[in-house]
Amino acid sequence: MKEATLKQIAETLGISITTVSKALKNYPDVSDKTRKAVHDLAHQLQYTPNSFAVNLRTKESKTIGVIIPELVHHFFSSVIDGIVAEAEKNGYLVIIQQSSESVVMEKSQVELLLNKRVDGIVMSLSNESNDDEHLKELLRRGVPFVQFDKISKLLNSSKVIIDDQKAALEATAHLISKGCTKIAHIRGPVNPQNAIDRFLGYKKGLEKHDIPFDPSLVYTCSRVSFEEGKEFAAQIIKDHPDVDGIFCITDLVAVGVLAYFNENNIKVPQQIKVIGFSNWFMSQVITPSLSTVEQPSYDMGVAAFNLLLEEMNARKENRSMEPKTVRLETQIIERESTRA
Amino acid sequence: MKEATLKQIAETLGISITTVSKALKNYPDVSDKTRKAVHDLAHQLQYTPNSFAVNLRTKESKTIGVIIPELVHHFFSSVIDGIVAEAEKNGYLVIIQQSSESVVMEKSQVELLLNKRVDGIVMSLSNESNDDEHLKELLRRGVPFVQFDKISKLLNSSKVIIDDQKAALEATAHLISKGCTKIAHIRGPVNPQNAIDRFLGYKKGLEKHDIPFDPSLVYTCSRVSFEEGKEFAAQIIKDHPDVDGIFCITDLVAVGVLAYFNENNIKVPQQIKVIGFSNWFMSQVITPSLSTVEQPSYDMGVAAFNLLLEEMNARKENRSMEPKTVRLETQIIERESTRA
DNA sequence: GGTATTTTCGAAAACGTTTTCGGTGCGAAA
DNA sequence: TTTCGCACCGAAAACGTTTTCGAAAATACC
Repeated sequence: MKEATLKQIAETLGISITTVSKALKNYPDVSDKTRKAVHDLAHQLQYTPNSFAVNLRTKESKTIGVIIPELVHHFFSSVIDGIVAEAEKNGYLVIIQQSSESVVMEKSQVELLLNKRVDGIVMSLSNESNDDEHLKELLRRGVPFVQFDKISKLLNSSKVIIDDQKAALEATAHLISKGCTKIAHIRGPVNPQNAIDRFLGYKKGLEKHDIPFDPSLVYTCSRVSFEEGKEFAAQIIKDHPDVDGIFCITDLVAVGVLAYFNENNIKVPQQIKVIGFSNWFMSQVITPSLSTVEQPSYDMGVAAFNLLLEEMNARKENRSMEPKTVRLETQIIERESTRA
Repeated sequence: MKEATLKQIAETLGISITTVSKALKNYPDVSDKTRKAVHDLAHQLQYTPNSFAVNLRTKESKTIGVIIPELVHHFFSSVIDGIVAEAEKNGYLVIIQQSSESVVMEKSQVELLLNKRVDGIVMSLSNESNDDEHLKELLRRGVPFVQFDKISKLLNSSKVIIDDQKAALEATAHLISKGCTKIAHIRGPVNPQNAIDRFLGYKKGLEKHDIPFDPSLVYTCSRVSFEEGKEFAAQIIKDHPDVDGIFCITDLVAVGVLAYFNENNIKVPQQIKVIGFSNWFMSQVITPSLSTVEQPSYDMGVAAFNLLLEEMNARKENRSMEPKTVRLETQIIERESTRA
């Protein structure tokens, strides 16, 4: 009871392998009669083409690779959700790899995927990434490649991103519109591009509404954790008791801030308003519920795959393609933590 | 600038393809001199075997498939984390598929993975699954296959599970040990095995401590959502104002319960204690923090892969293997919501 | 009936590897 | 000198498909 092959079908039907292959792919140069006979038998034998052979012959694997820092992260798992769904629609399979925020890993993953001859790669950089030799190598080899979220600006590849600066500006403006006049910012680590951009957006937001920028109101995360949120909340209250708004790099940190305020009986939003970033699920569930910036993670996955598909098609037809950048819209979500 | 092949190496070295292949795999019947020459040149040309050809020849893909109901779920993404990590150690790649809780999807995913000739499949059933024809087909074909979490008991495959009954019993006993005497249970849907088992554990827990079981204290979820938690919390207070403990099918529901109590000024844990299941991240972050049952999700992934590996090896050597069941330990995590 | 055209088919090469089996050449044993 | 064993190498088949190109058969046209 082995897998059916073209050869088997050909032999039992007394025709050549060539004809069977053509019949199955509905080539014009095969008569309706034989085409039907082949289809029927193939169906009966549950014939499915051996993908190894197809791959070897066509040099396509119909498989793409995805490398992300951490799978267990609402944002990333929902991006992958989008990628997998869109890939499936187009007959592609998705191989997942985790860099665990390490560049060394990242490199070996890329190697592995190339050995597997995936048709393309989509990837979000690890925090550690500064060396991008392995990525340049991808471009040099002409491997279809798109970056999303944590990207390297210098790399001339297709990208899917949000406008972090604009989103941060809007978040800051939102706090101001709710009456805040002294706003602190808990920012992300120094290296990643999106931490930088969100900080700049915060600064611009203040300036736009004629609030002077005060560097002492900016606190820098290293681990971007719940605990850091709590620590910085305490610090902020100690340093600047009159702060009435906080913009946090991400919801996780904001939730830490809220936890500290809850424990110390500081009223949110009455005394101080808080806004996060990314719209994690828990933000709508916590008390008070957390205002935040919605990042269209699923759509980012969809967009990333489609961009990759364009590149893969271009490569198949030996066209070169100018890398594109897709920038998706974000949206302020108002909840209790910033009610006026 | 194409990929290097055995043929190229053979030609530039003036030897046969066979010898090159053997040299690279360190066969004994090739002299040290040629072996070294081949290795050097291969390294220099960055030779990597074409996996399509290898697969075709060896009939192995060194790739496994994973089918889960939802990727965007802390439990599942961390199981996958475990699978991917363990697979990588053993040189396997992982293809992820989502059934989105639909049996039809589930079937087509299985098809797809079989067409791709994955070496094995690990899978958690969708809630909808009652028809397991497609799974039996897997066993019939001898495809290495392991189930985890939501399993079909009737199917004679390897499995990785927790002891839901025991865990639920312990959770109930925990509430009792904290002084609860009237304990409600918000249970999962009627079909899935783990919902049934947790309900039975709850019942046994009561009986063990001589608390009579009262069916009117059991509430049945359909969507297992945050909102349902809130609704049932209200209902419970209305039906039984003297309830002093609630055991919830999962943390998400428990968090809904806590939210309702927070909004209505019902003190947890003073007036009523709450325990969840699964130890989602948000449980430690919410106020009051939620006691729960830790499910070793990452380890389940590791165990699932290792079981699969055993089956794959058995198949390679044409041994048949008796399916095994791995049962992992759970652990009560005490937090504020059940403090005495 | 002969020629031109269309329809239908198949031989064969190619993709890159792995492995079996046999063949050299050479030194040692008889 | 012959024979045997050993170390080293290579020819060739096989995995299952796709596609090119030419051939044969059937049909059309004059």
